[in-house]
Amino acid sequence: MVLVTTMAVDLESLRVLSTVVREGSFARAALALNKTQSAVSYQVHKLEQQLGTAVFDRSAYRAELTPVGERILVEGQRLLDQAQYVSSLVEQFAEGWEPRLELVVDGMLPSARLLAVLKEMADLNIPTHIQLRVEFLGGVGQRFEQAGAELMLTLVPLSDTRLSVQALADLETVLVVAPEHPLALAKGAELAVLQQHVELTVHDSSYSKAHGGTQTFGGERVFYLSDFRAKKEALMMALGYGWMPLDQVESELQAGTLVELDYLGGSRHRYTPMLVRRLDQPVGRAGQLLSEKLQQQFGLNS
Amino acid sequence: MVLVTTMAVDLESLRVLSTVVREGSFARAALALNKTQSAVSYQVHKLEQQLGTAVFDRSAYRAELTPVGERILVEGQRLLDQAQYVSSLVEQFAEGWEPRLELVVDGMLPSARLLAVLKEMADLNIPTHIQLRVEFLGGVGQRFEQAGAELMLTLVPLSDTRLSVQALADLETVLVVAPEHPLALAKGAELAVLQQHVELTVHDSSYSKAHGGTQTFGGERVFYLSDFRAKKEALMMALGYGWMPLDQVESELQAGTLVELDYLGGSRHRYTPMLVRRLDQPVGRAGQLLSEKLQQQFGLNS
DNA sequence: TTATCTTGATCAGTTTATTTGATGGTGTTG
DNA sequence: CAACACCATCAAATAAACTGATCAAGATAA
Repeated sequence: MVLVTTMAVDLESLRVLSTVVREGSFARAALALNKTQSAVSYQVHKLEQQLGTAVFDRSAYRAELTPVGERILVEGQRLLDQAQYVSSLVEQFAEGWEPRLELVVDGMLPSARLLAVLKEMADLNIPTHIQLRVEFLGGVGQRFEQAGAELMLTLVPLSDTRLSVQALADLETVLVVAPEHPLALAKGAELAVLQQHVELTVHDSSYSKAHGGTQTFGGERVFYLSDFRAKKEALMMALGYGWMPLDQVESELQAGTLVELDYLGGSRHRYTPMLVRRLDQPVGRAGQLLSEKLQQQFGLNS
Repeated sequence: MVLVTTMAVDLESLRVLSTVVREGSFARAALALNKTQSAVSYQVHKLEQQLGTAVFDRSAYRAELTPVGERILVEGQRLLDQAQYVSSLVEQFAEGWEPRLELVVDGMLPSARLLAVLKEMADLNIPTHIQLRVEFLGGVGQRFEQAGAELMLTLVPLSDTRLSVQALADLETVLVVAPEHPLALAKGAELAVLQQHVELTVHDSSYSKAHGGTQTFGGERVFYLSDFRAKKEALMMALGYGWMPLDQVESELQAGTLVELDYLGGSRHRYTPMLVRRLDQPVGRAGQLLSEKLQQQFGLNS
C-alpha cells in the first residue's frame, strides 16, 4: 500500500484537541462536547495519526501537550476561528449583506472624498467585498452595464427607466495651461486660437463613437492621456492645454504652476455627478449604506 | 428537533467545492478526487445544508456559483491553505525544526545586530516560532534557567558543566554624562567624586542579591531605569551619569549631546558576550541556524 | 496502607456518515 | 435526432465515528 497521504487535518479533531486543552482532561472535554471519553480518545488518536506525530505526552498521569502539540493547538485554533468566520459570513449574507458590491466611478470625481467614503465602509467591518472601478466619461456607464456593477457615479446623463438616478452636488472643471505655455498669455482666446494648440484629454474608455460634443472640443491636435494624474503632469510640462477637475488643480493654481486659461467660451464648466443604481435589482445593506455615505460626502444637488 | 447547529463547515466539502470550480463540473471533479459523481453531489449538498444557503445555481445546464458561493469559495480556499499549512508544519517538525525556540539576551547588546539576525531568520520562512526575551545582567541567566530557554546571550560568566559556552567578540561600554552636568567638566575624577552624584543604572531583573561588584559601583545615590532607552533619555536630561553600551551612544558622543566622563578608574569597560546553550538538550535546526548567525553577526572572540 | 477516585487506552458492537452504482430528467452538440 | 454531458436521487454497501464496558496505573484521602 503506497502511503501518499494528503495529510488532511480535520476540523473536528482540532475542535476536540482545543477542548481537551481547555478543559484539562479527556473526560471533561467529553462532557463539554457531549461525547463519551472514548470518542474523545478516538479523535485525539485520529489527529495524531493524521499528523504522524504525538500531540499529547501520556507518560505522566495527566496527558500533557508535546511541544509540537502546542504549536498544532495554536495553529489549529486559528483554523477554527477562520472556519467560524466562514460560517458567520453566510449568516450575514442571509441578513441582507451582499457578498460583493461593485462601484464604478468617473475618474474626474475627487478621489479624496471617494476614499474617505470607502475608508468609512471598511471601518465598519462589513462582510461585503467592495470593488471600486475607475473609468472615464462614457466608460463609466459602459462598465456599469457590462460588468453588472451595482452602483455608479457618472457624469454622463442617461435615460433608462430601469435605473434610479440621484443627482449630486455639481463639480467644477477649469481650463488650464502651464504658465510658460504660449496660451497662458492669450487674453480672451477664441476657439480658433485654441485649435492651433495641442489639447490634452483623458481617453474615454468607452468605444461608443458619438457622444455629446461637450466632452472634447476644438480638437485638431488632441493628445490622449490615461487618467487625470498623467494629464496633470503633461499639463505642467506645457505639453498642451486642457480641462481639469477644479479640486485636482487648486493647489497648482494657487502656486502658479498652472494658470487658468482666459477663454471666451468660458474657462469653467460644471458637471453634475449622478449616483445610479438599478431598479430591477434589490439593494443590499452595503449598497444602501454606500449610497447614503456617497450622498452625504458629495452633497445633494441644490 | 431543536436546530442549534454550530454551523460547522467541514474541510472535505470545501475541498470538493474548490475542485468542482477548478474542474468545471461535478463529474470531472469526481474524477479528479477519485470519487463518484454522486459523492461529489452529496458533499456539495451537505455544504449547502451546513451553510443554509445555495452555493451553486443549477438552473442552467452547468452549475454556476452563486454570489454567496463565490465568496465561500474564496474564504474556503484560504481555510484549506491554512489547513495545508498546519500539516506541513508537522512535516517540518519531523525534519528537525523545533516548534519553538527561545532566546534570552542581555539588553546591553546592540539591538540592531540582534534584529538583523532575527530578520534574516524570519526571511528564511522557518516553521519555528522564535521568542526573544530581553533581560539585564543576572536576569538573563535566571530567565534562561527558569523559562527553559534554548539559547542565551549573556555577559555574566557562569560555570555549569551542562552548558556549552561560546565567547563572542567583546563589547565596549563607556561612562557618559550630559555636557551640562557638573561632572562633564571634571578632569581625572576619582571614585569619591562620582559618589557625590547620582548614578543611573539599568535595573538588574534578577532577584539574586549578590553579584560581581563591577556591575554597579560608586552607588550612594543610584537611580534605576528599566532599560537602556530610558537610561539614555535620563542621561541626556542630565539626571546623572552612567555606563552605556558604546554603540548606543556613538551618535550622541559625536554630536556632543553626551560626553565621555574622564574617570581615573577608566571610562571604558569591556564585556564579553557569551552564547550559551544546554548540552543535555539536542539543538534543533532553527537553534543551530540562529547560533551560527549570531556568531557571524557578533563575531568570535579573538 | 488500603479503599476509592481519576486518567486515559482499548475493544466489540452499534449508530451514523459517506460512497457506490444504477437510473432518470434535462440541456447541448454535431 | 442520436449521442453525450450535466446533475439529482435512491437503495444498498462500506467506512467512519461513537458507545458502553473494562482495564491498568497514578492520585487521593482516610
